[in-house]
Amino acid sequence: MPELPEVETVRAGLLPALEGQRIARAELRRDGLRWPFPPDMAARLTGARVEQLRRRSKYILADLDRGESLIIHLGMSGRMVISGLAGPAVPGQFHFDHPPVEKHDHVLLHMENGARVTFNDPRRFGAMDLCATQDLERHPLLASIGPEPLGNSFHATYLADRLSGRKTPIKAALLDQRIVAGLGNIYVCEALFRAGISPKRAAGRLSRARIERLTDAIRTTLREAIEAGGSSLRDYRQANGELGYFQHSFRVYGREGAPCVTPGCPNTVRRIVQSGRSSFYCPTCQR
DNA sequence: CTCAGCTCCTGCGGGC
DNA sequence: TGCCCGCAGGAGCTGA
Repeated sequence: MPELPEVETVRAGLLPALEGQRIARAELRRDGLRWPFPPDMAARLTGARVEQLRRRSKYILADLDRGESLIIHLGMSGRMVISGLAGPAVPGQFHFDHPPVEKHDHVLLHMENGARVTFNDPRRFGAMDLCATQDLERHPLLASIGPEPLGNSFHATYLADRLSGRKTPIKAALLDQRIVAGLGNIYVCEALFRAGISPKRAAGRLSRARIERLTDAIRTTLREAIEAGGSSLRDYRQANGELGYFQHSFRVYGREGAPCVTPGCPNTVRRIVQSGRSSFYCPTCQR
């Protein structure tokens, strides 16, 4: 569920609680998530100051003042909940007491500023690891990830080169994090609709013009979703400090059987299964 | 190298 | 009302 825009929104929401702040105590309530936590993770976090919070693909990276970075992945069901932060950082927000610890609260960061950041992940597909900051780009989880879709190195020429000769459906190619970072099932469906490209189309059989349309569609789709997340952070009085979940309106995702949103299009949104996942598309608008 | 299928995990919703 | 089943999906892994 959390794809690049949601992770970016979570990162932005965590800034007032974490950036520039020191971790008074890290509390691990189990030994790991998808993988075991690294040795002595609690001790390596305790007392560290978060210098910078960054995002790479769907990962949040917290650079610590000890030369290490905390790598966070939300997986499918991971959530961050902020509590206890009173102060001027975000007026009107995050003024609440610490709620009781809940089931699936796996990691708690007790900050010196009084904030508590709780990582909750029922399905435990999420991950946390520690890595020397200078070695991050060689970390196994990050080493083979493709370019950021909103960055300068993601463009039609690059994408055409990576798709060339590939017979796999464009849907599967865009989900491949080695080709482009940060896309998941939802935004791939949305970007393909916006580009007018069928999810079944062979990746290597897209014209240059359509690849250009696709890169534009990917960027626009992500930018709009990030903007929607940002305004949800600004406007919504968060009752419980939970970050990253906000109302989205999707054009095709989850709309099986509903009318296509294209003005004048008589068709309805279809759902097919590709490599075990649902693809939503309009057979008239996407070819 | 490419690609399809399997797997981890829990909560939720549909069907009976 | 309660139970069972299937589904959701990020991404590493395996095997063809």
